[in-house]
Amino acid sequence: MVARIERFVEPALLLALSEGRSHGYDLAERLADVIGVESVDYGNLYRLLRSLEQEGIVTSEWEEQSDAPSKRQYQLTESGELLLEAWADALHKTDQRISDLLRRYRERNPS
Amino acid sequence: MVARIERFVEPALLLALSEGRSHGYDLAERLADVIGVESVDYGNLYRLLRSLEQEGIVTSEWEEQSDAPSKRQYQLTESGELLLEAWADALHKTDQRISDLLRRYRERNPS
DNA sequence: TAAAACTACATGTCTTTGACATATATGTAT
DNA sequence: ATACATATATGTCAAAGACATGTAGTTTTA
Repeated sequence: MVARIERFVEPALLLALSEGRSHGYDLAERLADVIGVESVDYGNLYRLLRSLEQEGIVTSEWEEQSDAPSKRQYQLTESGELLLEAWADALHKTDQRISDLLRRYRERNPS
Repeated sequence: MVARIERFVEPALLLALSEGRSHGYDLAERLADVIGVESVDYGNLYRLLRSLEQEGIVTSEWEEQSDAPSKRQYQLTESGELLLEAWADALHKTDQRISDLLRRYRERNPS
């Protein structure tokens, strides 16, 4: 059994980043909060950040720490802000489609 | 650019089937209507139906036509009805998460 | 009547997404 | 010494979907 819908990670990450630049390990927490889950997969998160960077959605720069591992700070670009807007539209439509589907489910006459 | 959320096909197909037994080619239309798209991919639909059958979610039987290609009629099982219920719960939660995310998006203070 | 379109089912292949495991390095707590 | 926390990263696998193609019969149309 599955019954889950994913593909929230990208828009949720963009939203998390739009609330302020940050690094991967910290973003994982914000992201989990935005999505409403306990935790997210670090491996996939870092890979997503790299691919977003290749597409110009985010930029990054290393920040040396004197007493801790270096952090790679990510920043949403202008293009990333636009993508987030596009995602908001898409999510709004998705929201309506899910509502429609659920309405149809409740009102159906099971055979 | 992408900005889309998928993974609706399975619950939508279960819903379409719960409205009455049917065959693949016809289900494609109902499905498109449920999801709110123009059309769905037949290849993936038939594959999904076969895998659902292997899991006991649907059953099928061939129906000979005298004047047309044979149709394979699919029928939701009891187990399929339960899965659809589980999907409805999951979709309801997803719906709320999307609403929460969109609210957070609108209320955010972009950096 | 030949070509095109429709009905109906199906496979092949590729990319993306996510799940899960593992690696590396530093610092702190027990 | 061991475990835990911070921080970034790669490897591998399965599932979902996009797109192309194949087969076969029926109906429409130019």
